[in-house]
Amino acid sequence: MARTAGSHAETTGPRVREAAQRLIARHGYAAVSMRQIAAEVGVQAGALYLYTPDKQTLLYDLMRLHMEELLATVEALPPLDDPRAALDRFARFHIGHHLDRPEAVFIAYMELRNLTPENFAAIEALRRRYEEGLAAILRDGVARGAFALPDLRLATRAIIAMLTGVTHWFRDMGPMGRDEVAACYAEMVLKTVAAP
Amino acid sequence: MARTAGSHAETTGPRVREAAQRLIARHGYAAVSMRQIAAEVGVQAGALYLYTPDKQTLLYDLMRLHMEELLATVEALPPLDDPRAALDRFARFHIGHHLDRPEAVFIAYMELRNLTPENFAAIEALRRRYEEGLAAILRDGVARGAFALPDLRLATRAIIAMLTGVTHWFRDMGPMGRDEVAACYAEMVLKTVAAP
DNA sequence: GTCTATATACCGATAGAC
DNA sequence: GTCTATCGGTATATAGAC
Repeated sequence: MARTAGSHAETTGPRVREAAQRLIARHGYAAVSMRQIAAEVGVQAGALYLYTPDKQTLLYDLMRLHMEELLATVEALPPLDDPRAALDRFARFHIGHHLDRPEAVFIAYMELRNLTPENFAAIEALRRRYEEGLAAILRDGVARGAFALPDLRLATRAIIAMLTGVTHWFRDMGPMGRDEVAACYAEMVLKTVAAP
Repeated sequence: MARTAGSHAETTGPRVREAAQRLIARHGYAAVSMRQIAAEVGVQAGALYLYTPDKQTLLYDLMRLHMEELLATVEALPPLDDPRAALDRFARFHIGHHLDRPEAVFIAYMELRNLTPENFAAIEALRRRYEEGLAAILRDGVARGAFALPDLRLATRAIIAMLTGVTHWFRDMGPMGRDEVAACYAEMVLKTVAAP
């Protein structure tokens, strides 16, 4: 991966984040060294500090960018009036979006404990904003008689845990395609909260 | 934490595993040093190697003991004929057992990637055996018309992900007690797979 | 913008005294 | 059974040459 010296500011910054994302997803934040990331990019370790003040900020930026993209995408969806249609779309969106970004999802899930308290709080706030989007769908469905839940907050977390679980085992070479998997999960989620 | 020299073989072994479990659950395997574990126990770093051949085996033993205890407990439950009763009991058991062992559960989920390939395969086999216990309940329920599922394997994983998710947010000081939470989840799980 | 070199500190694991 | 001391290696981050 060695390369000769030169100026590549425009491309090196993103490549640092891409390399960090790939390595951290595979080996974990604490186990990945700045030297490994630099080798993956093709620069020396010291050069990384032109693009991030330190290793912690590199991790924080990966997680923040992931959550901001997730929120921007879901909040840009046109509203749906029918609660069942909204929940069905949410389930399929969540699975599809997460299966398209396995590395970022894995990091967002596994590396929370390696954030400083301030950075953790910022990521947690974004995560709660996403959760609230699902809670709003469920709340509306209950109010309109389409859904029945023992507890709104529990149901919200249960559904997100169920849907995110797909990323732990799904492989593109497996027996089911991602649309088929998403359809199965959407069906189960709807049953979970359906009114009798 | 310093202490004077002496012989404490009977107590030091378990205390090493307890300290390792506490520290690894909080900071992650890669971020915890043998020196930190030794300090927590109250011995010097070199003394740890009387109780484990290396750091990797220490992690593997924690995960193996956790899975073996989980399997022994669930497989010792008396059989239930009604599929709905069996699933209800499984959901409550899973949540109760996991909430009682938050550190072991956290490690079992987060540190799989830090196992050597051989150790990973052994833990994965135990995990699949546990999953199969739930799959058997669902399969029986489908055969007897109590349950209806889009896919047996997906439903098994979806339910385990949903139930295990409780450990990520449950706090004993929160608004709901653990039995109340378990009851809500059991109700949702039953709805998820109920026949129409 | 990137390099080489380095400061300072910690790591896992082992050897040998007691 | 535990300690002290240490080996060989790696870590993050910085300084200064080009």
